[in-house]
Order: sequence, then structure tokens, then C-alpha cells
Amino acid sequence: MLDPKILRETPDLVRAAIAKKHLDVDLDAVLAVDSAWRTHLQEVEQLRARQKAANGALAAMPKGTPEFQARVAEMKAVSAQVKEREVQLKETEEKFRAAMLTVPNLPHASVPEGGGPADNVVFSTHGDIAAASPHARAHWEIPGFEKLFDFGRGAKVTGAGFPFYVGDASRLIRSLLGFFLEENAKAGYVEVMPPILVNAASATATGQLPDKEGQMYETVPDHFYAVPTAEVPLTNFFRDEIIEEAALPIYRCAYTPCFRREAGSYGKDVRGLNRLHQFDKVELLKWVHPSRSYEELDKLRSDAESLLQKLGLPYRVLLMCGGDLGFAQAKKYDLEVWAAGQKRWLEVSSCSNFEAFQARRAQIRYRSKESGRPELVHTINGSGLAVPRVLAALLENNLQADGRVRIPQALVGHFGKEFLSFA
RNA sequence: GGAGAGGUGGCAGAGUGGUCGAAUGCGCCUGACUCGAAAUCAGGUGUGCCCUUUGGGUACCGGGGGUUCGAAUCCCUCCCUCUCCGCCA
Repeated sequence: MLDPKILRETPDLVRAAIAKKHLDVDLDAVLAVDSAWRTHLQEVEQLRARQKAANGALAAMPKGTPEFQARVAEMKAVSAQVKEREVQLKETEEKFRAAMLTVPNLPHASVPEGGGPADNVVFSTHGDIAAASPHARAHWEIPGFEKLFDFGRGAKVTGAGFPFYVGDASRLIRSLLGFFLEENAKAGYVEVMPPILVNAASATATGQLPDKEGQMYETVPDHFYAVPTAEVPLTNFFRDEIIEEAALPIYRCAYTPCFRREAGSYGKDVRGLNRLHQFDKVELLKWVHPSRSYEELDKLRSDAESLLQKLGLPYRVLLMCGGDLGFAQAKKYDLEVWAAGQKRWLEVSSCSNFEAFQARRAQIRYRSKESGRPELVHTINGSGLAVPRVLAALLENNLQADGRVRIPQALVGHFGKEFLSFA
């Protein structure tokens, strides 16, 4: 959520931000609701002040006297009025809250202009995509693929998008996860294993609710949500807390399975491992001092990049333009790995600075040494990394003439063999 | 799952209808004393929101609702914690 004061004091700044993000928000309506809410609030608070003053007087008065009775009768009327106004206030407050949730975060000045994916800036490119395996093919076309990545049986047991990983496939995923977690630990991220079901309050704090309810799996009868990313439980770790400034920055990482209903997706994106309902991912998350959030974003991005580098996978970094930035992000980089068989880039990490937007909604603050008061932290997160697409690129790029897949040197220790075999 | 107890400020812990944002102790901050420290003494020390912002107002005693002129205190409901029993990886 954006700071309502920013909206009140500098609405033009917010208008410009909305334009840069190519969103359509009725700011005048939001401002009108804000104004109505504040009017109602003041009315109710004035009435309550009368009540409080009368309470003191009544407490000191001998009970049962005519004066006392008269005062009670008078305050009875005020009480009725308060109750009536409070109903109005609650209504407008709810409208105001809902209206504020339609206002996006402000994009950082360094975010390029643009309306959509075509306007994203290629920030950097690493590795030689032309040098990728001459034997590359789309991973789902590799002979024997279905034996190790059993989508058919997964569909029988659960549904489409819930594959079984058998033998070397399972082993390779486990190797990747171990590799990611250990490398991240070396970079200073403390490993956390969070709950993978969260309650509605947590899903609301990170913005999955109320709007994206249909994207999550919900349990019955407890109404918990299967996490779409470890970002949700991890960010909520410090929800409604005040952190000592000396403790910042806090680096954490977590592996979780991620569950996404992916309602409405279709086409080539959904082939093979490209898009699943359940997948494995290691998430990186930081809580940082506002003055350092952009250097921390760059650092997190390069931490994620180093994983791809160590795996020897060609990739590029996109700097997302205003129109492709997302509602809550102030700045975002996407890491895309090259899948030589599909001849396309696959997003494996999205590194974002939310500034105080997420922290305000989740009420995550630090006690400022300078002011002595609680201030909102900045939150930054990104994948480090999402497994299935890294796996897809690895299978495609490292495919040998004999149908085996060469395991990157960094992974051999975890995997235990030089090659994965589909035979 | 069953039975019981309980959730109050950073912590401990009073308060069971009225001037209570809340005693007291600890902790923390400032000052005095001291060469310095400890001890002692004095003062201060929660968070959110609103306004005509060196100030004023209002809300918050696990969450929500109710009774009442007035609720930390009474009632309903949900959540959580602890103890005992049962079940279980």
C-alpha cells in the first residue's frame, strides 16, 4: 500500500507513476473517498470526546440524583448518535482502504518508460547462446523424457501440471536445491524452512488477497492457502513487528514447493517443465534500511546471477519497463535463462525492490536510531532460483549426441555422477 | 479429539463497571553524585490514526461482536498458549 500522505500531498506524483506503469486508476475517486473518511472520522472523534468528558463528570457525581439522571439521559442521546456515525465511519473507512489498495507503488526514476514486454531493456547478457549444444532439443522431445518426468501418471494421481520426477530427475532436482541453498548461505542468506500453508492474514499482507485469490489453492475446512512462493511466509515472518535498526540488513532464503493454479495460461508456455502447478523454488529475501535498498537490490540480483554462472547456463538480465513492472514493485530485474532446444529465454528469477510498499501493508518496521521512531523497512526479493526452468535449460543445453545430459561441474558433487541418463 | 487453566505495555505482574493508556517492579534513556564505574537519587520511557501540528483530539489491555450514559473489567464468539488424557509421523 502506498502512503496515503503521499497521495494527499502530491497527487500529481502519483498520477505520473500510474501513467508510467500504464495503469488505469481513478485517483479522483480515491481522493474523494479519503476526504469523506477524514470528515467522518473527525465527527466521530468529536462525539467521543464529549462522551469522555461526561464520563469523568458522571463518575464524580452522586448516583441517582436528578442531576445524574438528567446527564445520563443526555449522554444516552449522544451514545446513540455515536453508534449511528460509527456505522458510517466504518463503511467509508472500508471504502478508503479498498481504494488505497488500487493505488500502485511509485516506480523508481531509473525504470525505463514503456508499455509492455517489448520495451524492457536488456540490461546484460552472459554466456554464448550460439555455442550451446548442437544436439539441443526441446526437453519434452528428448527420448525417454516421460520416464523420468512422468506427467502422465502425475495427471492420473493429481492433475495436469503435477509431474512425478523419477530416479535421476528427482536426484537432479534435489542436487539443484542443495546447490542453491548452499551457495546462498555462502552469500549470507540464512536458510529458513517456513510453513507452506498460510492463513488469510498472511496472504493479504503480501498482496495475494483479495485480488489474486483464484491463483492459489485453498484448503478446506481451515481455509489456509498453499503458498505460491516462499515470499509469502518469509515476508510475513516479521509482520507487525519492529526490528532493531542494528539488525538490518536481514538476509534470508527458503526452499519451498510452490503452488499456482495458473488460471488462464495456455500455449507454448505450458509445455513440459515451463509452467507447472507445483514446482520447487528457493527464494531470496531481504529486509533493509531504506537508504540502501537499491544497492541491496543490485547485490541480490548478482547473487542470483552467480548461480546461473556457476551452472554454466547462458542468461540475460532484463530491466523491466514501467508498463511491465507490476503493481507493487518500484524496480524489477528479470533473469532469463537460454533454453537452446526451445530457442527461447525462460524467466527463472524476478528480483524486485518493493521499497516500503509491502512493509506498509505488512507493518514491518525498524526503530530508527536517528528519529527514535519506528520507520518502515524496504523489502527486496527474488528467486535464487526456480528449479523447473533451470532444469529445462540444463537438459536442453547440455544434451549430448548419445542422449545423455552432462551435469555441470558445480553440481557433480551433489548429483554424484557426470551424466544424467534417460535410458 | 476430550477436560481444565490462561492471554494486560520491552519483560514480570496488579487491576473484575466510572477521572485506567492502565499501579508496582525490572529493563532502557537523560540528569545529579563520582577520577571513572557500581550503588543511590530525580525525571523520562508504547503504537496507530486525524486536525487549525513547539499543540490538540481519538483509538488500542489476543481478534470480532454485544450489554451500558460509561467496558481491561459483564455477555457471546473465534484464535492462540499452557497442563493432563487420547491418537499419531
